[in-house]
Amino acid sequence: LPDQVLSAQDVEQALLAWGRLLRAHAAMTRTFNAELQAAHGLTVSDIEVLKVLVAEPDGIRRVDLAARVRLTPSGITRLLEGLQRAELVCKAQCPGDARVSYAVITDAGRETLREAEAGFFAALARLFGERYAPAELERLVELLARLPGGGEGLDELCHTEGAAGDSGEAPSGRMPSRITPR
Amino acid sequence: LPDQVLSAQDVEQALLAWGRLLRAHAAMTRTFNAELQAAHGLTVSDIEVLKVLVAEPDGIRRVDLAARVRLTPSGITRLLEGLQRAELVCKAQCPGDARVSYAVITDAGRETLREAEAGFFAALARLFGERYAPAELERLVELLARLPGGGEGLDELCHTEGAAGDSGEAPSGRMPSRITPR
DNA sequence: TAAGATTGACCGCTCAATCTTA
DNA sequence: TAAGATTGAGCGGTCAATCTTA
Repeated sequence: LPDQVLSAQDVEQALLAWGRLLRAHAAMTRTFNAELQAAHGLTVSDIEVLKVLVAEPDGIRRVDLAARVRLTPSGITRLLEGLQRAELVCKAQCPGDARVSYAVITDAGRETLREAEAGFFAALARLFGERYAPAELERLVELLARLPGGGEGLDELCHTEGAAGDSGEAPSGRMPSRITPR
Repeated sequence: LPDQVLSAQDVEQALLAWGRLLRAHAAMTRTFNAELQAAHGLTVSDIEVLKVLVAEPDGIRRVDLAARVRLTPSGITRLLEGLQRAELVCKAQCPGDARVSYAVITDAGRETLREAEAGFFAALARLFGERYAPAELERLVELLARLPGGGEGLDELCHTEGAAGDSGEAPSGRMPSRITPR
């Protein structure tokens, strides 16, 4: 019994959850990015990265950092470019392996993060606090943790076309009908 | 609920929820975008837009469409450019007001959406179905609905500058002007 | 004056290709 | 060969400015 039957209600609920996740993310990231940018010249992703870096005082390999915040290696390079230009982060080499380089937060980075966190974390706590009782928030955290992206690595990103009987896709030979070069 | 004192635990839990939301969004959109792009030349946002358009057979004002999917007006223009080039969507003018133009899904758009939905919705239902019992999923939907982005308009996006921003939304019953306001 | 739509400049991020070192 | 990091090209999206019409 490889695949299960998907009832219309299953699809309906999944679709609802997905839509709400998308819209919540869009609304919240836009708001917070605007606030953070205006107040400290940072983005939401910058904060996420700096948060990882303060917890790793000896630095962290860029590829591992990428996995933690769900960016690609090139995405991390680009993001760190900005933080390095702002002197919030610096590079360090690995003595034993010249291929790897570490990202290390600077004192200025720690200070800037501390300042930015004050307002940002308060806004976040207020936003959630206004909407959820403590037990509800705990429940939300637990439920969200089951979604992809919850682990440490990014293995789960490599997602194979699973279940048999997947409609819309002939298994052999059929080239994906690419609609337009966008 | 006026303002309350923010305990360290409040902040902690809010931060956890925020982080999980960010990572779940990053992981899932990347996966689904890759699948949709390969199979049908579409993106997650394209699907969201087409879904709105099939439910509005007479078309919808671009500004209202933007609010629905949480994009800015220019974002909608850009996204529709692609869909129009692929002939999945076409433009229509409002007879009573030459400023507004409507986005209308084409037959090809309906067909492509139908094809793409088959696999995409199944993948979505499978993803959620593997992780949640029906009651849990229902709970997740309800909890997510309380976050910003849950309403119909984008009033909550317009966010005034200043330290203590009010993130309270007023979903309110502002009727989106349907066709021919006259 | 204001509302709707678009454009130009730019940012964040991805993929594919490349370079370097193991 | 493979792993880590970067680069070039390009997409998806934002903001600010502009154009047109009410």
